Amino acid sequence: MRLTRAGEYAVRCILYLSSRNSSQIISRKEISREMDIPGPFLTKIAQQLSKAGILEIVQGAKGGYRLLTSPEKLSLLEVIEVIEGELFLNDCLLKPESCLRSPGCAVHRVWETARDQLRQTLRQATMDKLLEEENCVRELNGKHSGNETAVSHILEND
Amino acid sequence: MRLTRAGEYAVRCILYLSSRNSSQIISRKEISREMDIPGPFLTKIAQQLSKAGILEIVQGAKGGYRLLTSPEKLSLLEVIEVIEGELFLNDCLLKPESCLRSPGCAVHRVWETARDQLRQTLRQATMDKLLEEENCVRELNGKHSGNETAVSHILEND
DNA sequence: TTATATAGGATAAAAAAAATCTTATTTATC
DNA sequence: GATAAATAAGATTTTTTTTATCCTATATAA
Repeated sequence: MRLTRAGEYAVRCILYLSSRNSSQIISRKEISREMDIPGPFLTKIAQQLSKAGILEIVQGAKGGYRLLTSPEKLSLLEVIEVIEGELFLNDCLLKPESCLRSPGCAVHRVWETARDQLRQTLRQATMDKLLEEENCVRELNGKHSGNETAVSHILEND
Repeated sequence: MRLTRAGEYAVRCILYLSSRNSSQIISRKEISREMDIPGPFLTKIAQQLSKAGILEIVQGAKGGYRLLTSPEKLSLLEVIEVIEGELFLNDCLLKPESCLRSPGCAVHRVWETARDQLRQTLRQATMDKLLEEENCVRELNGKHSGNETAVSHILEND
C-alpha cells in the first residue's frame, strides 16, 4: 500500500525541474545524478510525464527535459497520478465487481472517504509550496538560498 | 498503492464473525463460502489474526474461528495492520535511508500528514459502527434485519 | 558529418502477492 | 480408543507487479 519507486522518481524529477529556472532544458543525466534516479528508468518516467503534458522532451545534443507547467499549478497528486493512474486505496472502489455489493457497503464508504482525503491532501501540495519550505532539492543544490555557486557547481559537472 | 487481497479478506472475515454471535465458533468453510475468501488463503490470514489476539482458532471437529475482541473495540485499522503491517504510504517514511534527506523534506511531511489522516479514518471505523449501517454481511445473511430464516439457511448448509 | 542525447519497444530480473499443497495435529463423537 | 472432521504450519507454486535495462532508431547542435 505504498507509492511505487516510479511515482517517487517522478516527484523528484519534477521537483528538481521546478527548483531550476522553469524554461531551462535540463539533461536527463543531471536530473538522474542529482536526484538519484536510475537513468534508463527516468527515460520511461519522462515519457509518461511528457504524454501528460507536464514536461517537454528535447531530443538531440544538449537535449533533456523542460517543465511545461508552472510549479504553482502542479500538485503532487497530478504528478503521481500520471505515473500510478488515478489513485485508489482498495480494489472495491476501482473494480466494484471485485466485491459482492460494493456501493451499499459501509466499509466501501470508509475507503471512499479515506481516498478523498488522501487525494485532497496531495492536491493541495503544489510544487511551489513544496519548494518554499526547506526541502530535498534545495538542500542538495543550494538554490533559493542565495548560494549560486552551489548551482554552478552542478552545471559545471554536466 | 492499494490494500492487498489478504487485507480485504481479513476485513471480510472479521466483519462476518462480528455480525454473528461473537462467542460462537464459526467454521472456516462457512466464512470462506459466505464471504468469498479462498479457503486455504483464509487459513493463513486467520493464523495472523490469531497471533495478534483478534480471534481464536479452534482445532478439531466442529472447529473454526471465534472472535476474541468485541466489535466496538476493533477498528478497520487494527485488522488491516495485522495483515499489512503498519501502514505507510511511501518508502521515505518507512525507510528514511531510501531518500537522501527525508526528515527535512517538504514532500516527506505531506506524506506524513496523508498517512496520519488515513490511519485516523480507518481507526474510527469500528466493526460495530460498520455493522450498524447497511453493509455487505447483513445483505448477505439477513442478520440484524429480523430475518432469522436467512441465517438458519446458512447454518443448514454447513 | 559527427558526436551527443533521448525515444520507444522489447525484454529481463526481482520482488511481492495470491494462492495451493502436503503432512501433522487437534478434538468431537461413536 | 478409533475414526472422522477440522485446522496448523511450512513449503512451494503461480501470477502479477515493479523495477529496471538493452537495443535500434531518431533528433539536434556544432
